[in-house]
Amino acid sequence: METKRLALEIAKNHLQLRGYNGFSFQDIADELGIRKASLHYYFASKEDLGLALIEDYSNSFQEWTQKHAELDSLEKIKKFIDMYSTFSQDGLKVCPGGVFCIDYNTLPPNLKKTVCQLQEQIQEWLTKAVAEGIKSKSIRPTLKPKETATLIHATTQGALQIARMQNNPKAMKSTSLALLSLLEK
Amino acid sequence: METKRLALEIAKNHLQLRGYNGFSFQDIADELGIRKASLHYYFASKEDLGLALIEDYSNSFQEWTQKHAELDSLEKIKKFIDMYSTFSQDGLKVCPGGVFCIDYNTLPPNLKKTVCQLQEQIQEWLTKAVAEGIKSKSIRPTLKPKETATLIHATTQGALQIARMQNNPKAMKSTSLALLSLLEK
DNA sequence: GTCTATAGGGAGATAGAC
DNA sequence: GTCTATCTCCCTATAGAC
Repeated sequence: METKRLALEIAKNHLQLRGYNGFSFQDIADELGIRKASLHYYFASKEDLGLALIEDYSNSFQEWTQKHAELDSLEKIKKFIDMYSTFSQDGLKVCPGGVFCIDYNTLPPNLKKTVCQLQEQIQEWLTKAVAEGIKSKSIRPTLKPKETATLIHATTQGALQIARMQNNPKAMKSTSLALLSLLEK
Repeated sequence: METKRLALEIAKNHLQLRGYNGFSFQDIADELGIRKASLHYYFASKEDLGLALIEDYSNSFQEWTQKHAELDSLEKIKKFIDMYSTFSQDGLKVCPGGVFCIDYNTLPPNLKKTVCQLQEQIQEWLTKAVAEGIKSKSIRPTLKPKETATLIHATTQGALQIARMQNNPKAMKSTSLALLSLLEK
């Protein structure tokens, strides 16, 4: 099972660096030092690998939210930005949501559905955090919680991508914090 | 030359719907009703096609800016959002910048460079528009022009992508206008 | 300009040996 | 679990006829 974990980690790197249609079983096998046919022992198809990737991201995010459950709402959002920012700092990666979105129309139906669920999971967490923030008067009530959550989500996702093109790993964080400064009360 | 134009239009659609690594010469040829080999008469390689695409986007944007040069700065930015919003309304397309960003690390060097130039072109136009807006006191001076431009750019790009996953062509515009409401004085 | 034919490579995937 | 061998399909790209 160790090999499966390693393969998933390698696949995550490739995904966030080159897109879903930008890497192959061969790439993973090479890095892992095994033959690509052997990978089919763990993942019957590339769709299966994709599903496993999403599940992994989803579980990581779930764990992450539990770890930060006790924080003040504004701090939660700052930590969220931090998490995304680590992608950028790790070789100018982008977030999985952005990747799967671009390749979305090339994905098999099951994968599409799962990708959407991951986006919703993040969206819902952000919405709750924002609603808390409005309640505790740390976030302006100008926009509705859901609207603000979408705005944060869109900005962080876009900022990761812009940062890559600008070859500037630090840009993502400052762009996102700029938005936050406008949202803070 | 008419065939070349048609091929470019078809390629643009595929690019914004399926990503750079998500379509092939075959796809364009099928839609055009010719053989894929014939496409190489117009575009020697896929890289060449990519370069032609970027050039086309860049020229279109250049024309677009000239058409809107006389507008008030805030109106300019609203029109910019409108333009991006038409992508979303046209089959949940995303912007070329977002597409090329995800596939960025799989691109040949020349294409990479050209993609970056397109991003800079947009960025510079936005920065000027924001600077004007701050001068004429229609935009808050809280953030620097360049910072605000990047924020708008990241948000509009991300909002297009989120809108696709939410299967909601109208979401892009409302998310972007939400940001604008925070920036307005 | 567009065609047929084809080269050459890489993709995902499977069968069966070890 | 991992291997070799192989299948099928699709990709970009080229040569040369029409």
